[in-house]
Amino acid sequence: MSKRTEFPMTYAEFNKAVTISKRDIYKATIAENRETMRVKKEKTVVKNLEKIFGAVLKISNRKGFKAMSMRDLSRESGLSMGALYTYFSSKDELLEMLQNQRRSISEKILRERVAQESTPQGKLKAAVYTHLYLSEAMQPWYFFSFMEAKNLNKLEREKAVASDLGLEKIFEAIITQGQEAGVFRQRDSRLTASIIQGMLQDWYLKHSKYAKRDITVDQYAETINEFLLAFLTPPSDGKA
Amino acid sequence: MSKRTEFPMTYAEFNKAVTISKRDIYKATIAENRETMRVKKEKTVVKNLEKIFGAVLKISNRKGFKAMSMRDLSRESGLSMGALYTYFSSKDELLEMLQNQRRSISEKILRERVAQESTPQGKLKAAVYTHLYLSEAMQPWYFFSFMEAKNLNKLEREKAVASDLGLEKIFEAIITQGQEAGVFRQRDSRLTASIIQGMLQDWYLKHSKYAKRDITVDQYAETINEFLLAFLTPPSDGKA
DNA sequence: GTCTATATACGGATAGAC
DNA sequence: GTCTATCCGTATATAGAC
Repeated sequence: MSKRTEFPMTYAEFNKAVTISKRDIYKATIAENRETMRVKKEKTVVKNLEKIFGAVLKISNRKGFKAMSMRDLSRESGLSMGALYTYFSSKDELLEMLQNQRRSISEKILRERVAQESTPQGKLKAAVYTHLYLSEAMQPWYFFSFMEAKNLNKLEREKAVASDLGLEKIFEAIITQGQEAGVFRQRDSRLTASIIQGMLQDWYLKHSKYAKRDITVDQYAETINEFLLAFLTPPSDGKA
Repeated sequence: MSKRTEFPMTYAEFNKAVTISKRDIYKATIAENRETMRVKKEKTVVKNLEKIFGAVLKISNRKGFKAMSMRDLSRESGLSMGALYTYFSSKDELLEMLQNQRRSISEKILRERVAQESTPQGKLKAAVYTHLYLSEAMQPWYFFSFMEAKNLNKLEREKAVASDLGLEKIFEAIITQGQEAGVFRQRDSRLTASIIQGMLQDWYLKHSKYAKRDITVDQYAETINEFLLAFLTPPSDGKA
């Protein structure tokens, strides 16, 4: 339909890099919670954390974290109730660990990629693509984070909100820069940033719908990018 | 910023009409569930249903339907446990009633308003404004429907999905018509419709954020409308 | 029609065997 | 390091008084 504008990296390439750093995140999670998870062979811990987190996401994203019983989790993960409780001290703590995991990995990567671009259009595109790639690679985490945010305690919920606002600020700054440089039209940059976030969110909230229709993350990213350029680029007949 | 294009009706006017028909919905709910709610004075039933639904939405939208105990609901609604169970036969049935309520009221109104317009741009604008007005007037219902859809049984969940697809089809048809009439550019109409839905969803999912920033539903609707026209209207220098 | 009191089951968490 | 068996609180739902 419209000509394909290639992003510096395809999703397939990107995904390899992220899969590797997921392991690092497990290790970081272990380091942060050394009191609860009394020292064990790191290999065992990483293996079991993968089983646990995978099972939690699978069950919770179907019927909700609250509705997931520890017996459900025990069955799905293949670990006994007792074994589970050596990796976390309460169901609530388990919830926190999952939320932190997604945040720490995502924020770092996004900032790095945006910084590599120099033009506002380049930064905007990098932010759109990278965020969508991240939410594709970690779709269950993103979905979980959104749906279960209300179950967090006050402090953790505030961290989640702050993280969301941080993403919005990134888009807002890019738009403002583009306006100052004269390449973007005068639009409310904060409201625009907020709407962009909503558009990106739809990708991981309605993931199965898009999968059923064989829409790839690259197609989606390209369409969003065109959407934004149409809105932000000045009309071609020159009236500002 | 951009000049305000007035929709046939302001939100304030619209809201009056919807508030009236909410009562009709309660009555319809009663009619549909006459077996469970053994015959009582209709006035009493309407009054108590309002209390019950209001309380459910308040508690559930804060901490989730599953986490809301019947004791919570009893306290918040001012009705005893026993009294509650004369209005529904199980917690699950209560969930269904809330979902049906939102759907029946919304779909009818949206279709009517869209049909009143003749041009594709007019229809598009009417659909955007009306959907946003509806989700503003019934924000707690919309939020609840989205967040608790996973807790429904298979049949009810299918009804919810079908309703979502119905909305998407409305937008898709408008876009296709506009393309055939030559007023809209060639874009993937289904994907575009899907993205529009995501943009509209953000309004009720992040309602408190927008409220805090004093963004009104009219401002939001206007911005979305401009967004869509920028994407769908052919470039002004005439290259199709 | 609505309340209080309770039956019955299921939840998270842990103690102690291996 | 992991499992089984169990404690104990809280959940939904209802029976029976008023």
